[in-house]
Amino acid sequence: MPRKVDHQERRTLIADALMRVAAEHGLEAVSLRHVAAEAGVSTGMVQHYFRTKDEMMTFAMGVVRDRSSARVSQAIAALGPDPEPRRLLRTLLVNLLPLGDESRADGRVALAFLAYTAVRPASTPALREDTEQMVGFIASLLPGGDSSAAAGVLALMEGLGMYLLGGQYSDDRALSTLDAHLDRLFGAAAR
Amino acid sequence: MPRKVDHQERRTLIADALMRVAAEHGLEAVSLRHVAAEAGVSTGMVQHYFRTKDEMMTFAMGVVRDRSSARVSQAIAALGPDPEPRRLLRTLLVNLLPLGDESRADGRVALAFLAYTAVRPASTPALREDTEQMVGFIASLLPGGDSSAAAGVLALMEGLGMYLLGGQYSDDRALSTLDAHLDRLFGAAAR
DNA sequence: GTCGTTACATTGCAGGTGCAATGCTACGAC
DNA sequence: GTCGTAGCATTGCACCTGCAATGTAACGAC
Repeated sequence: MPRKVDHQERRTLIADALMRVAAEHGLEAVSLRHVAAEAGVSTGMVQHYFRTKDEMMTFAMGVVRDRSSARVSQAIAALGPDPEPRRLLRTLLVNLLPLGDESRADGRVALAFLAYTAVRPASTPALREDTEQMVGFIASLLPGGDSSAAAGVLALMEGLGMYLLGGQYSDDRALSTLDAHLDRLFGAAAR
Repeated sequence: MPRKVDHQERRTLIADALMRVAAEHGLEAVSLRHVAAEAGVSTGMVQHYFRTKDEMMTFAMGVVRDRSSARVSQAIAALGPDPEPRRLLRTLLVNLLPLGDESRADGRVALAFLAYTAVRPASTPALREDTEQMVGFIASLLPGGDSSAAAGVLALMEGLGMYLLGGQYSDDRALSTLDAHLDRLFGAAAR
């Protein structure tokens, strides 16, 4: 077996370039050549690691998803053992929101992918499952395990994300809106 | 003055074709030729009514926006004079949600446009103003005029819309989630 | 009538696209 | 050593893109 390189590493390197292009110029600017140029490699190399453009896109989507979930679980782990439910939930949500410039860029990419896959419903089942799991987990944190309320928090968070990306809400406003909602769910007592 | 045709009508005819293409194959499939073919006209005609592709896109976005706001005000007008605040608010929100197949197609287009403009922040101020006005109006309907709660309802609705488009929430679930939230805001008493 | 303007249709072009094909090079098994 | 294969680079191609240019036909003012 000749010349060995880390496949996964190369692929994520390319995916990173893709995300940079998408964040700056939108998904429609993502082409083999653009991505290759952004990554500082030849188009041939990109083709070597992804036989088709769609394969590249799919992989990049996976990277976005993994990064986000990694950020969340790291932030949650930092809370230490047995955190209060409200604190845990808030940490979860805050880390899913596109707050700050870097995170906002990620969010833009995610949004672009969402619009992209809205037409190609291939990945819908996976999305559905993810969401369902989320709802279940959130419900377990809420007083009474109210799963309808859980679906609400999640949707609220998603909407706040949209408005953050669209520039309609500021970071502060999104956070205070979120906290007001948590007050309502947990009873305004502890804040 | 020679040959008279209704400019606005032709333009919306083309915009409709564009929306059909976008709803089915995504925004990146929108090209002069595709739209022209979908509309059953020549590309020359499309060019006649829109000097540039971007002009066409912008116009189509306006159509989407106008349609949606027209649907809402019509539904509200149908409530008759002096409706109760909660009923009014619910009508407003429900008509903004992509419920049902037709409305969902519109929603997909709107989402695509959102991702499209997320990179070209030209139209951000208009969006901002729209949202702000909405928040103000909703706050005026809520007990206590709570504008933080108003921002929450709006974001919740947006998030529900996203999950409807993504296929994560069913129509029923979105509606019951919305109602549960309204219960919380108005006090669970009247439903 | 004629004439100017509008409403289109057709054609052409420079540039970009995904992708296949081919070629070269460096490494590792044997 | 040599040979096969992985890792890349280059090139070429058919297709599509937005857009400009040019043509033609219909209609109204005069």
